[in-house]
Amino acid sequence: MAASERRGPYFCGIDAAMDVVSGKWKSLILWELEEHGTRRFAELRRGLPGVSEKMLVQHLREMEEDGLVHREVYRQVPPKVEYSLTEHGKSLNAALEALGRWGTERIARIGAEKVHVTQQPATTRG
Amino acid sequence: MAASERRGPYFCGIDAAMDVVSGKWKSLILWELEEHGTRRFAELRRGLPGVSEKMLVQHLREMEEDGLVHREVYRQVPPKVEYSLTEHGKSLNAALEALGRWGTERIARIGAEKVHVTQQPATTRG
DNA sequence: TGCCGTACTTACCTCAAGGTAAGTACCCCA
DNA sequence: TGGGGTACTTACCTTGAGGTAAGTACGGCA
Repeated sequence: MAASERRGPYFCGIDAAMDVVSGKWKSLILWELEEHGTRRFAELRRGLPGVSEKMLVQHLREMEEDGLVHREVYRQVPPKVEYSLTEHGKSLNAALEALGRWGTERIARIGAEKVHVTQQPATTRG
Repeated sequence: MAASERRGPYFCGIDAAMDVVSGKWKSLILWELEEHGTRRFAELRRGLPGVSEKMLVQHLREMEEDGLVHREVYRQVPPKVEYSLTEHGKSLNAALEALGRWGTERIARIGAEKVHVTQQPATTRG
C-alpha cells in the first residue's frame, strides 16, 4: 500500500492486491525475502541495486503494516534488524508466480533487456 | 506500460508484467473486456465509474501498443470503435487470476469496503 | 583521530500520473 | 434550434511517488 492510506474501497481483488504490491521495489523485496528466508536491512539494500534507503524503509514499513513482512529487532550495538515474510507475504508471492511467468515470456517476446545483477538466481521469475 | 516509454530493462518477470498492467484502470479494462468479449468506448466508460475520457483513451492506446487489446474502427457516422482482448491480453488476465483471488481474500480479511457498481458480476475477482 | 559499519530519519526537490474542463466534427431527434 | 450521442483531442493543473543528500547515535578498527 502506498504511503497515503488506502485499504479500500476496492473495485475487485486485483485492485486490493495491487494496492499492497504497488510501489517500485515491493515485488523485489518480496522476492528477496522469499529467496533468502530472512534478510537484514543492509543485505536488502545491497540486493536491490538502485533502491534509496528512504524508499527501502518506507516500503518495508508499509509491508509490515499490511501484514506481509515480519520485523525482528535485536537490541544490540551496532543495531541488527531482520526481515522475513509472514504467511500472507508467502501466499502473495505464490499468487504472483503466474504473473511472473507471463512477464518472463513477454521479455522473451519483445526482446527487452534485463538489468544486470550479480549473483541473480535463475528462476521462473528471473 | 506508462505513457513514458519503458519496455525494459527489467529486473524480472514481475517487473515486466507490472510495467504493462500498472496504470489506475488497466486491470479493470482487462476485466471488462474479458467479461463482455467486445466493448465500445462509451460502454467501457460507463463500466468504469470514475474514469476520465483522457485516461481511458490513453490506457487503451498503451494496451494496444503492448499487444493486449485489439482496436476495430468502423468508418461510419456516428463513429463506432470496438475493443477486445488479444491472445496476450487473455493470457495476462489468466495470469492475474491467482492475484485476484489473493486480493479478494485480503478484502475479506481486513474488512475493506468495495466500490458499489451497478450490475457488477459475482466472480472470483469481484 | 577519523573513517567505516549498523539502521535508520529528515528536509527538500523533481517529474509524471492522473484529474478537470473545454473543444472538434458529425448526426439524430424532439 | 438546440440538446444529446458517437469518439476522441488538447491545454492546464494538482498531487504524490520517488530521488538526493545530509544528519543521528553508537562501536570497531587502523
